[in-house]
Amino acid sequence: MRRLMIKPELCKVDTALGIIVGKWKPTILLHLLVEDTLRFNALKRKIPDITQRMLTKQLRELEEEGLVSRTVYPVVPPKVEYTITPYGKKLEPILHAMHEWGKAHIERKSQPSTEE
Amino acid sequence: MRRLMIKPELCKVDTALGIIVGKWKPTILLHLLVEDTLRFNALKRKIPDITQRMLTKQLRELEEEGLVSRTVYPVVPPKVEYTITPYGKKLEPILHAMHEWGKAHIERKSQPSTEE
DNA sequence: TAAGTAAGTATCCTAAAGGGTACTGTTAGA
DNA sequence: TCTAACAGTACCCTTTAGGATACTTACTTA
Repeated sequence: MRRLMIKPELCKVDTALGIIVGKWKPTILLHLLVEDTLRFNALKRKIPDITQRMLTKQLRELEEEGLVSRTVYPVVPPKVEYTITPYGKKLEPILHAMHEWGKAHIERKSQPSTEE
Repeated sequence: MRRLMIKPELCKVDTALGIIVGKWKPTILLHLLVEDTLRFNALKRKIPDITQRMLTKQLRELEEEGLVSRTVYPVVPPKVEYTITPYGKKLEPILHAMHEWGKAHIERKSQPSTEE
């Protein structure tokens, strides 16, 4: 039974998940955590399988929630930079913990003998 | 730029998300983290909006991943108990961190003056 | 003159997740 | 004799997320 938990009915895990879930959102955030600022096409090159449409959509949603900021330079051809906000950086420990858990999960599945 | 991160292309965040995402999975896990063991209908009563079909589905998926174990007692009417596994309990810190982040996110949205 | 670049939109389509409702079998209790 | 309890399944339908492809604009370089 252990250490007391949050009341499930008041829990905001779903709120957090609603914001970081999206086929490409964690990937985008991780790239921006590494590089801090990236242009649209630079991101696209780093995530080869994403389409332009999807990259735009996911970035717009991340911007909407304040995790990423978008700066347009009125030049031609266009220049648009995406930067992770200080607020977005607060997700880093969570992403890191999920990565570790996911890695352990994969290892566990590959050696089904593990009991625990 | 800060403290070095996981290489985005090797990151297992998506693996972890694939397992905890599901409309009712966090809620179910939280209830089981509080109570440790619950019968099917007890869970259903705790989550009034879920349908039987959905509860069954989500539980089966959690069982599949080893987060929850299912014990059937061959009595009538049926008795089936769902228990969180030690492995499932390892998600607690992550769920807790997401809850805290989600709560902060809601507060932040309600006071749009906050700059940071 | 033609092609390339950057950062997108517009349109249409598919797949996956989620949900409603009705049904099952066996027993205890009213 | 009828109803309720428990733990589901079967069947079908709607919503949402994700994706393929083509198009746009304005400028530069070959």
